[in-house]
Amino acid sequence: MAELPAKRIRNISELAELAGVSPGTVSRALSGAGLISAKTRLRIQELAHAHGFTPNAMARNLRIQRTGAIGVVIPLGHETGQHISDPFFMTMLGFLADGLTERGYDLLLSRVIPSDANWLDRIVDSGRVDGVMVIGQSDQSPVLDRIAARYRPLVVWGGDGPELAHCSVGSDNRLGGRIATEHLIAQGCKRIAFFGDSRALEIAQRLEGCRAAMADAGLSHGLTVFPAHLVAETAHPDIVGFLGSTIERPQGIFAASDVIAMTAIRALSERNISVPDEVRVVGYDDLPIAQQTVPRLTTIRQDFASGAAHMVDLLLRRIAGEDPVSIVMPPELVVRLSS
Amino acid sequence: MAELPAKRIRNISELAELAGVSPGTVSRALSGAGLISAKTRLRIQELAHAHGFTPNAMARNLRIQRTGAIGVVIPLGHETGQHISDPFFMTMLGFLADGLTERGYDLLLSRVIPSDANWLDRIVDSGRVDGVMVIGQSDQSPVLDRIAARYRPLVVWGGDGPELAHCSVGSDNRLGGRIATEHLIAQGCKRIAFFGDSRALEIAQRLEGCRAAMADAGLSHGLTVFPAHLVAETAHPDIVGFLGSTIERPQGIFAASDVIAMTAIRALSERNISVPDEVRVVGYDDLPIAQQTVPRLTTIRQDFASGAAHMVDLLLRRIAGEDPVSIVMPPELVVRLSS
DNA sequence: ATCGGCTCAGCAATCGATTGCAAGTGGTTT
DNA sequence: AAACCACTTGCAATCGATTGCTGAGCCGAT
Repeated sequence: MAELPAKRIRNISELAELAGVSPGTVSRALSGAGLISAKTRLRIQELAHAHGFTPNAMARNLRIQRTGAIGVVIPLGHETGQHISDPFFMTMLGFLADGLTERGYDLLLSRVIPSDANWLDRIVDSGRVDGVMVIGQSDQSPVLDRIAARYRPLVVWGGDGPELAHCSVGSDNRLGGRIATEHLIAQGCKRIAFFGDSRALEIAQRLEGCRAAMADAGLSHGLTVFPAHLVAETAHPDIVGFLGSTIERPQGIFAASDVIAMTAIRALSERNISVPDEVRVVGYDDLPIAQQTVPRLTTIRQDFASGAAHMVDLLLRRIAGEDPVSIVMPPELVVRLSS
Repeated sequence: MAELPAKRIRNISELAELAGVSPGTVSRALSGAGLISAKTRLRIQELAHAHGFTPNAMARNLRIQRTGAIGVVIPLGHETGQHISDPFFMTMLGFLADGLTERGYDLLLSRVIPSDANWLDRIVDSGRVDGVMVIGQSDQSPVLDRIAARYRPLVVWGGDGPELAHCSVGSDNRLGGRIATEHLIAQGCKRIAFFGDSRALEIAQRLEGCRAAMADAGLSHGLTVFPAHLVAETAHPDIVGFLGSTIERPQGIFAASDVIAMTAIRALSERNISVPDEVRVVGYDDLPIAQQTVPRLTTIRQDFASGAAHMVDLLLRRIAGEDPVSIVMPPELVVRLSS
């Protein structure tokens, strides 16, 4: 191996000096395209390889004004205790990472607790990313709309609606909420509790669907709304408290997420309340954990795999200058054993 | 609001012109420190805020030679079908993201299928990150060692050993393998199958521990090693095939990961083989899913939360110039209902 | 032998922010 | 009033790669 002596090459100019050419030539040789003879290119590429030289990405990015990275942002507006390790985010993130990696993009992950109205401006204007995906609107819809008005490569996972200006991918939350509720009603539930904090847009929409279904069945007064936290650890005491405080126990619980549903099932079992015999539970998401609860969870399925694929697709098209519209995916009731 | 007309400020010079000062002054005003009068600083900061201006991060990074991002790399050397959405990676990633975000670093995620020996060089030398974490050694220990010799801010999750030159965090896999096996033996198992592909270092170490325990019990010939895939979808047919092919069914299965264990349990239940009555199963990792299988999974717990915290800590110390040593965490047997 | 045409390499400006050094300001001291 | 000091600000080089333009060199054609 004659590679031992190779003194470390720090930049393109050093390589150029070594090769006896100008930096510009080295750049052309390494970047593939451009006017350069095949012989020179090969010689320089081999030299670069022998010295293990890779052009500095920051300098390159600065010059060509693109980064090859997509920002994935998780805003925790109404729910400051929520961790990234939450199963919902993890599932989503996994699919996004797969999709972006396949398309040659890196993924820059940020968790932000919106402290002022400019949290997203900072990310978008930082020049670190070529596009941004936001996972969940939280209570930040106005901010998202404002940014979308001036920054094209932005795609949001969450609820959609005519009042929203940003491009989004998500399931039809109202319909999902309706289906879940109708299912509970069909199982004979007349008193139903909705567990979820409606400050988040998607959850508000699920609640709307739920309300509509109850109204249609003439059961409007049978609905109790309880703003449980999204994250399991904080939701648990909430729910325990709720179950202890209600005089009339609900016959059905529609949880705004699988994590909440799972927590509810745990809380119920701790109080020796049988699911589904005494209380029926329906969740939302169909995360992998939904198949692992005891009893296995009835839930509204969101297809995260194709949802993530859509997000990647829409974002790349927006980067390319197209103007695709939001995508609303059909939710699907998956009946298992908890209802 | 007088903010409407605000023409978009693209860089520090434009802001400088607007404020009637030099770019250098603006830089000093916005970067906090430096020699500048409080009055000027405030004026410029307000101006920047009014125009929603954030200094370009790429240019800044190029100049100060740091990026504020940590690369998290998942090498899929021996297991090309494995997705990032795998629960193990997701769990690890979640904790790392939390830890790094808290310390003010972004997280740049890459999934690589090592096609040549330089895959890690490219990441390390790209100038995009201030440090690198590698999740799992896969079969790439030599590469990791080579990089570690010249690149300090590198920390690896995985197995440790005197022969390894890179800094790592992980559990004592040999001990874990031994404990798991001894547990199965104590439960009366004489024929034990090890499910896992020992090309990955950690799994090889778990197998070593398993072998040692079997030898100590005089059961060496009772051990069957079956190189099941790590990822559930591909492991499942493998395991089904294995169960169909063996004449003497093992009394105990030690799976090299919870995902494999879960898959094994599923395959067993499909063949109506009762767990733990007919076959006892022990996993490794103690992922969240381990508590959700039916029956709940006995497993060797790795403390991912503190493991991730250690990785963040070690990496930042290495960036700061210290030279901390590898950390081996004690594994712990968690007995649930599958054994 | 001269010229047109073509390929390939070099020069130098550029991306946007940072920072050492020099210069300027105002105020205080002798 | 001169000298000195502290404090701000401006100037210009710098980080490393890219790229439009210029021109050198070489080929064949006339």
